[in-house]
Amino acid sequence: MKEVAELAGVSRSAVSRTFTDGASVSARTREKVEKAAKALGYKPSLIARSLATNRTKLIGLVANNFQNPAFLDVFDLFTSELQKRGFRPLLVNLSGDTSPKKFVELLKQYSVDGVIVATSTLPTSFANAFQTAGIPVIHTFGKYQANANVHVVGIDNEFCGSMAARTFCERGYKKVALLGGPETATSTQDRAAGFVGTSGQLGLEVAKTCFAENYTYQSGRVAMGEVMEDRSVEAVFCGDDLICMGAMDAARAAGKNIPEDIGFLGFNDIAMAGWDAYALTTIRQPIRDIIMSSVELVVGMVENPARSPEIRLFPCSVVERGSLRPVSRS
Amino acid sequence: MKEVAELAGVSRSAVSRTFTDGASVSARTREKVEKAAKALGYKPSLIARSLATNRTKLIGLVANNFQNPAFLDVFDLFTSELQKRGFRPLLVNLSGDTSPKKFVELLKQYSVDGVIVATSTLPTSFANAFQTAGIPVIHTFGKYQANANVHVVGIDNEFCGSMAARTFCERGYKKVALLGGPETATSTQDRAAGFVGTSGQLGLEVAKTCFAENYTYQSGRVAMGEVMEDRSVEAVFCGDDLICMGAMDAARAAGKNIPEDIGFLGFNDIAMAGWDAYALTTIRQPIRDIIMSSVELVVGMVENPARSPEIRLFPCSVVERGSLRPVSRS
DNA sequence: CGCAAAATTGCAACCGGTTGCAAAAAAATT
DNA sequence: AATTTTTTTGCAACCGGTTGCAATTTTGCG
Repeated sequence: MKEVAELAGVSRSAVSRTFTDGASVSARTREKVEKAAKALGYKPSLIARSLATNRTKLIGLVANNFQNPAFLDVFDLFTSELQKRGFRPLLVNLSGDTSPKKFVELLKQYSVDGVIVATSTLPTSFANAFQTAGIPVIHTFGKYQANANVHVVGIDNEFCGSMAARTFCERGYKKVALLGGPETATSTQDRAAGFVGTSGQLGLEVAKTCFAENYTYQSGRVAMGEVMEDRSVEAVFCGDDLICMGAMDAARAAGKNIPEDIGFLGFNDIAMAGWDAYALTTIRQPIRDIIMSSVELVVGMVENPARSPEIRLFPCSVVERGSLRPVSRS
Repeated sequence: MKEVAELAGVSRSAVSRTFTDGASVSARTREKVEKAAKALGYKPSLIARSLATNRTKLIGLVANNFQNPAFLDVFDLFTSELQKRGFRPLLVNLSGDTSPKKFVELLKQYSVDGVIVATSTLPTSFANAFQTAGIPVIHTFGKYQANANVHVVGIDNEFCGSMAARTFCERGYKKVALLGGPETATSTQDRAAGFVGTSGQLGLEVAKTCFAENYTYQSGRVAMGEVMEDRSVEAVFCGDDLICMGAMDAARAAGKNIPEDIGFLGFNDIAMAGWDAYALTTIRQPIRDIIMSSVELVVGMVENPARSPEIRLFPCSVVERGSLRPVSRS
């Protein structure tokens, strides 16, 4: 920097200002500096800038679900959106370790400008911990709650559960099962509540309620064993497409045809749901919108940390494929 | 930091040294400092340290394949291994943009300590560009070449192609097809070379050679249309599991049974390959070893950048499932 | 106990930028 | 043309650590 200043015949402040937008530099000075910088191949150091401005342009993404294909979209969008805005993505892999303390410390040391906590399997308190530590945070896929003190972007899980119940009714199912994701996840609880509640209202019998241990094909497979103990269930609402595919294969292995003998309704609409071998009818969660909105929000908070907590919920829709019987024309 | 020093009754150097391992501090001083630090909730700022030491502990992962489930493992391992070693993962999403210049600049500004370029679809020159810019770089999934001036970790693609040919022969196939990944990828070229070469030696006829446009189910599906123009091919060697699954579904849609009418051999062994609906026999690439080795190597280079370029190739193996007919007992 | 060697400590400079403030220069006003 | 207002510029302090060097303290040994 000093060299550039000398070559351009100006002060260090001048070169700093040329590379800081919004700073006061005359056109002539800027030109001189830019020429000198090009000649010397100079680019300001982000590290030094971070130290001086107390802003790192680093946004952390904390996730604990690195094995779910749904997260491919998350990673893709998160990184590309941040890059587009001149921020940098720092990934934090929670995988198992669930104590907030440690990670708040970690991210504080990393000096990230903000954090997106992208998981529904962690309690609200996890995201809150960042908030109280003074780190702007978005709880993506988090739980909606009226008195939220943290930004939440995601979907209305309860409503989605309700939507699942209606979907079954429209197709004339009478007796169904719920095969949720991990029981401790707020998303699971909310969907279950919506599903069971609306089923009750519509006269749909929820004969079985089971939960997969985690969001994997394998867990879905084993949990389906439990569902099938009741041989009269006509359709299953699964908490995740992966789980659902495992469940479908378990059903097929037991000799059932889909959707004639048993129907399946998934959740998320991952790429594989569209594959012929599954042709899964599923509730689509608009991950794209959710992530883009989260990024926008977190970047916004960097500018204005005092922004009051918002809840952004996106609508889901069922995408019709072949794993449920068609809507009954009544 | 100053506060900690004052509270502990020592100089700033002393507190710095307590938090720098390998530095010279007496037990008594360290104790005083640690107590003071705890009292004040002090943790050294990584930013400031980076500025002073010219080391950021940031490692970049540049990837252009955010939609392939195989990369879930990559992201998972990359992040967790780095975290374990006290480094931080910075993701760079290439997606389409393939000009090295821009990204070398980007990563130089980010001041990463090292870079892992994880893709086989980029020319060797891409990784080289980092090298010449003075950034330690590993080309993961890169092309092996004797006169390499860049670290490469991956597999022997040519040998794998050869292995595929032998696999077909063992099972008595006579006439097969190659359905590769993107034709410009070095991995595709090398596998094709090995496959075609060994087929020739073994008297296996490669009746068709096609390439999918990218590593997706959909591309595999459409490319399979081309393969099926020749109705006599008995088995297909695919450049990727995703492509293979698309191809399988195209074959099924055309009324073929797997493996009776047509066999499939995939590549990578992604999680879905084990799903009942595909039960894909595939060549397993040890992604876990590859990534762990890459991380180890890049971290090693941070310590000693002059380390001379290494080639680390890991063995692949075919994992037997149900998409090929069994080995013929001759 | 005295002295040399080794270990510890503090000083001060440095890493590479930013920014408040006052001085200088340019532009606008009368 | 003189004066006021606005814009541009440089100075110097600061961000929060590290580290070479010399001074000081501890330790080891005869």
